[in-house]
Amino acid sequence: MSTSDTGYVERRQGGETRAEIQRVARELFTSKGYEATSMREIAEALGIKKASLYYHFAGKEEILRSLVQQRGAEAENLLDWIARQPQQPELLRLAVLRWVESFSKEKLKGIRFISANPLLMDAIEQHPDERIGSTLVAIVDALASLLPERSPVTVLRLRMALLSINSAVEAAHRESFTDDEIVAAARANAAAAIDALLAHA
Amino acid sequence: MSTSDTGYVERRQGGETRAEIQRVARELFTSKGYEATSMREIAEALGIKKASLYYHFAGKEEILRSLVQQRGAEAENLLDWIARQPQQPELLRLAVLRWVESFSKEKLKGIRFISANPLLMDAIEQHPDERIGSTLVAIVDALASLLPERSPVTVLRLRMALLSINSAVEAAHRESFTDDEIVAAARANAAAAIDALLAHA
DNA sequence: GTCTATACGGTGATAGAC
DNA sequence: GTCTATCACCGTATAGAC
Repeated sequence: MSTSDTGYVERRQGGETRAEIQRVARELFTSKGYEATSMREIAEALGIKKASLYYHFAGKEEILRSLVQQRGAEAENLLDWIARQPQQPELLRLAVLRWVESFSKEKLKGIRFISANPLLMDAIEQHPDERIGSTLVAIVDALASLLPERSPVTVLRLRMALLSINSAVEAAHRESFTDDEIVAAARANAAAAIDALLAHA
Repeated sequence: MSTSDTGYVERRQGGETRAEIQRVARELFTSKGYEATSMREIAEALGIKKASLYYHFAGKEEILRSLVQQRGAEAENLLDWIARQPQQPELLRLAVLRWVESFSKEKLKGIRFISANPLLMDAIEQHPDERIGSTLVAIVDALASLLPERSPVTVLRLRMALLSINSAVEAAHRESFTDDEIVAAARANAAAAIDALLAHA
């Protein structure tokens, strides 16, 4: 609040304005969808004019890109972690549950945003080194070799287990479930799916 | 091809044009999203001009409504079927699998359309007697009373089991899985989820 | 950093000829 | 039933004053 001679506060506010835009945009993109949300609506929710947004972001799509780029690092982390573990079938369960459990309250907002705009991810053409869906594919590949019986159906079931947290968010949509309940349900169903996959016929 | 004096062929073509519009619109709404699809694009895909669409449908939203109304009857059927069965825990498994299995090749297109446009369903405000999501809620309510242990988490897990077919479609997105594989994976994971719910602690 | 004003294209939709 | 022509509107984005 003080230190008006350093300019520090002003610069910090600028950074926070950017973050505020991202927060409001993510909320609107989640509730109304990316295409149905206009720059004017974002600006109004912030109490500014829409032209002011273009000082902080080059355009609507750049706001979107900044949101998706915030994610992706944790998928890389899981991939690295998997490579360092003993490669046995039990790793399937450990990796899937580690992934599901990693979604705390704050990260669920990212899941909701993605769930509300499923087509954006493959339409956005990220830079080759910043892909997010492809590392999830790599995780599935790494884990699929541990399956007792590897077939298209079992690989798809493994994918479903990894995406349990997304399924839980979507199943809870428009109903009154807490974030803790959503994570608990995702964990339980993911565990059940992995159990069935490991108990091979 | 003949019978040019009855007018029957012409009338039948008219009906087929309406169905063609619905087919093309559903494809575009599925691949690009409803908001991102313009009336001009739908018309071009059909080889006609945009204004001609308004002869068959009052507007873009009416095309959408006609698509969602095509579904919903089968949910009602399941609800009726459930009411006529002996009310025991095993009915959980039978009902969920019956629901998942009911999605043949053709009906999966409807799931893909819904999965690609998740926000449309609660934005469309259907007539009170034509709701689709609410009957699914009624199904969950009817089945939840059969749960060995009823809690928010188990109810949510039951919801997830019912929506396994949706999860399978989304998990298969952008990957090369056949429709049969998708249904098989959905059935397997739904069964695993129900098994875990019935094996109460 | 935010504002007003504006350019420009695409959108859903309608009117009326054929 | 399909067309051409046209409408009003809203979208993103930019220019330039303050």
